[in-house]
Amino acid sequence: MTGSFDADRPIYQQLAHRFRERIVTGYWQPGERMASVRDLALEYGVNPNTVQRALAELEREGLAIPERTSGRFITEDEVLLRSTKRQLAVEATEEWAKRLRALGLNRAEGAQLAAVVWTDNHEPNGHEPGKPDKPDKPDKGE
Amino acid sequence: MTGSFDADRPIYQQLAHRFRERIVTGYWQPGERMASVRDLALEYGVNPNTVQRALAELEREGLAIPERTSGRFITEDEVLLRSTKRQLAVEATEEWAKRLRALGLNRAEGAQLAAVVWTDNHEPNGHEPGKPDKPDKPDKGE
DNA sequence: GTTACTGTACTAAGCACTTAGTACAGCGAT
DNA sequence: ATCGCTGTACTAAGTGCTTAGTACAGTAAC
Repeated sequence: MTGSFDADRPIYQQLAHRFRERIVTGYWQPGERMASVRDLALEYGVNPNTVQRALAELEREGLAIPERTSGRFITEDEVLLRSTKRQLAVEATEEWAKRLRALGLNRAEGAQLAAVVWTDNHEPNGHEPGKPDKPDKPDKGE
Repeated sequence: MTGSFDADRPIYQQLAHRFRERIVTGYWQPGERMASVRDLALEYGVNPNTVQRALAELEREGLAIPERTSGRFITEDEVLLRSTKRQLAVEATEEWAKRLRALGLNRAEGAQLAAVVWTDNHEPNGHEPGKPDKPDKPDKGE
């Protein structure tokens, strides 16, 4: 079981989000073959149906390509990978700004909070005890 | 109907979040009487039961105080109001930082994104056409 | 061919969220 | 007392998410 899930949102959406992160960060390399639906279900402690539902989203986005009988593969479209990564970062930042504006905070106050949070919680990496280190490829973010 | 809701998360939680924002920003003033469960349900286009479930959360947090037969009132505990507001802002920022770190971005890249988002989407206020302007009281955020 | 894997597609059950509807007790104004 | 409001508490139905279980077609290794 890799991590756990919020009870608030559908698991298949949280799964899709984690898969997206693994793909755009290069944790799963372009062209690489993904683990099977059944193996991923075991790894994450959920039902294979739930994994399949999550993967259906990634296929609609073109990040994963199903091969019907031989497995599922990560896209090699580097442009798509970069733009998806950028979009995820922008969305996260827009939501954050929206929430802070709803609280009546301005840009300067947001920046100050960001500085505090980014220095305090500094857990450099969240490695699973039993999992080997993957290439990761820093990618120098945009 | 004031705004709409994500299909992803329970409505009662989204409602509770909006109510919290209205309280800590002073849009609903301390000591003020809230609209009734039935009126809020009409205003937001949901079932009274859903509103009550949202309000139950605010009561557990001490932000709203039910008076059994005469209505529900906003707390006058200014310390609680300020600490709640601070906490909401910190939580939003921590989630944002967590998502960006998962994408492999560092603090500087996050700050750059923040600057972009905060200058582009500048919709100063989201007023409802039929609703009057409320005091709002800038509050100078912490 | 046989075996073992792959993606894909169903069913039935359990659970949480939402809704409509109903009901009761207490307060205030008439 | 009566009327109209308040918070509160329940039921029953519908819907969506999750799960276990089963099944089928295609590929690869043997």
